[in-house]
Amino acid sequence: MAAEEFFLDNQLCFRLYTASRLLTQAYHPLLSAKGLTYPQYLVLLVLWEKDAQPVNDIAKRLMLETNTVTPLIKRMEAEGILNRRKGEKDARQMIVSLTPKGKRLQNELRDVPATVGSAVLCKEVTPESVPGLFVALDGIIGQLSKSKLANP
Amino acid sequence: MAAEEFFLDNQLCFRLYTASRLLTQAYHPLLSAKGLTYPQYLVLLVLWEKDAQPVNDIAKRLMLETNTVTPLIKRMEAEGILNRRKGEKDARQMIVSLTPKGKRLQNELRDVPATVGSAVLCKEVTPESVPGLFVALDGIIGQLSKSKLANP
DNA sequence: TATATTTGCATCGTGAACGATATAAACAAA
DNA sequence: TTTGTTTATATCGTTCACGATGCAAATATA
Repeated sequence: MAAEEFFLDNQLCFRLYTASRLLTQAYHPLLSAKGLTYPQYLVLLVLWEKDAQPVNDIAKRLMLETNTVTPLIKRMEAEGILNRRKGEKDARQMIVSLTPKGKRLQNELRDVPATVGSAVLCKEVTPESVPGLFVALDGIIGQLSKSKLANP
Repeated sequence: MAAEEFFLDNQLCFRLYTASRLLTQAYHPLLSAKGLTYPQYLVLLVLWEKDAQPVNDIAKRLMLETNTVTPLIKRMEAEGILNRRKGEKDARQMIVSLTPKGKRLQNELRDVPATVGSAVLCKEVTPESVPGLFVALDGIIGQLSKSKLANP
């Protein structure tokens, strides 16, 4: 029993899970000041890069299911951050576009990336070491999204 | 506009968030076969290390709030995986203990760590590179939990 | 000892995540 | 053209996460 594979401290997933939660919490005071959640902020990141996208493209970009993104976007629509309209070419699609308020938020939140970025810096995480961390995380993401495509 | 700080691909948090979700999904078929969720599995990891702990100790170990852990534990109690009893020394505490079923699960799930572990291995993530990844993630967790203690 | 504060747990409300399922539009095949 | 399949989105139910708040037991302070 008590095999070391089961030790919590040996678990990669628990570390990712905890780091993700804590870093999301670091965004919280900055985002809630503008009435946003972190997943809503992610949707804004996608739309700031390219406005007027169908729900499916946003979901794919964030690697989320549409049944997660749809209600999320509806809440943002209720807040006047974006609007949804039926696609003209394809009537099944819902095209999501930023409102002026949604566009203004990019400027109002301009300090968020640097603020959160500096909050994680420490002996073990430096501007020099972050690219290596990105490679590892991208490897995990690529590997797991691959096996997901294989068993859809 | 479109400042590169806002590019989704530059975001550490998004990578952690995605890697965490995908890796949790990799546990799903293995755990749901035994009627468990990933956070419930984490509670089992804690109790397998040391049985009969108060809710607060479990929550601290997982870096979760008690208002997350309490309902989670209650669901596990309803499944007959563990039981709760009032602390004798401190009547405020609820001591959580494994049932025989909860103890048996350790053996039934013995292949889970290796199965999930092998699922993430790839060019960028090797047995040799994982310790370095642990250091970085522990750095992030340590840094963020520190600043959390400062502003309670 | 009486009162105030802290601590441990629980309840409530909101917003994700996601599996399962539904619905309508687009497209393919018969 | 009719039928079948795929695609895009939405709905529903369950389980986290977590901020806010409540309550009772323990502890500190007056």
